[in-house]
Amino acid sequence: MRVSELAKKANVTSETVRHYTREGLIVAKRDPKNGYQLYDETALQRIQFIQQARTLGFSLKQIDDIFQHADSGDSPCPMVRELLLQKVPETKAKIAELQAHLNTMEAALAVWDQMPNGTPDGHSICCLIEDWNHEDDYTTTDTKEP
Amino acid sequence: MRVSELAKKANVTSETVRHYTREGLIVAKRDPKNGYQLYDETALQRIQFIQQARTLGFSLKQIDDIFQHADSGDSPCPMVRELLLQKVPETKAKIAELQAHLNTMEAALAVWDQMPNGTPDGHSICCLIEDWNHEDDYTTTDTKEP
DNA sequence: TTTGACCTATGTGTTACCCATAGGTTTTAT
DNA sequence: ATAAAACCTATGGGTAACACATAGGTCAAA
Repeated sequence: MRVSELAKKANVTSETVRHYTREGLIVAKRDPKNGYQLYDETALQRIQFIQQARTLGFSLKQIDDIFQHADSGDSPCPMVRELLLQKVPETKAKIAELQAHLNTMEAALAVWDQMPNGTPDGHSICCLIEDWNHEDDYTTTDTKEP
Repeated sequence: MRVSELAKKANVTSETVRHYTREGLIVAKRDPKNGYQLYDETALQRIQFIQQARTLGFSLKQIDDIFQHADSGDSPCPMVRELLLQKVPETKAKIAELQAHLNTMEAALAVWDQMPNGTPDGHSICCLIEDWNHEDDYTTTDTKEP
């Protein structure tokens, strides 16, 4: 099949298919008549794999490494396992971070609703952010020199 | 103060300070003697604001917009409020997505541990990913033509 | 005075694509 | 049969938020 057919089947854009091809993540034969790229089912499977791995947070580079292993006959499983073991705490950390930000934002919006009138008095930058700065938990202890 | 002093106080790299300066997010005077960039406390406050806003998921462009509002005397608060109202559902969606991936990964690792011997038999690409493909919840309904 | 630490501007690399251009090909409609 | 629509090619540039390298000017201390 050609680019756009593969793209449709894999639910990605043709440009993405070409990108993966350029990067060597999928391979194509050439139609000798016109030079068009020709893909088989393997390419489709690989793209689906890539999409799965991408949503799990793997980079194209890492995915390529996995393919290299697989193509050279090694089982990529131990490698994927290691990558997953890395990724799990990273993901947990990201979730915690996002959740914290979400809390902050919702708190900010709540505070806003409680304000006497919609617009607070003239702050230098912005009321909310200034408040956030007060609950500053960064390592700014070395901020002032004696 | 100069670049590196500001960077240290704001807990960012000098390169980041220069980047923000180039982008106009913070302003600097020039030391007429040597052309060095000279910053004041406002720049520090702005960088701290930027860091806060960045962790909340705002882009530099949006942050710049906020500054533009503030600098032109308008209260940026209503704007920030709108941005927050946008950002909250986005953040929730991201959290849900990450959580789903986390579940998948942990499930995969659990399955792995239960496997008879560490290395599964020769799959075409990878045992785990193949399993994930089975529980395929993507819109691949149009994948096969009749 | 020379080393080391700092500063400058400019340009390139990163990630995973998207978009534009210019031009060849294939399919479809008239 | 032919022309228009739809598809393909390669190339090059753009995105976000910096990091890093280069080449060279400046300044503090030894």
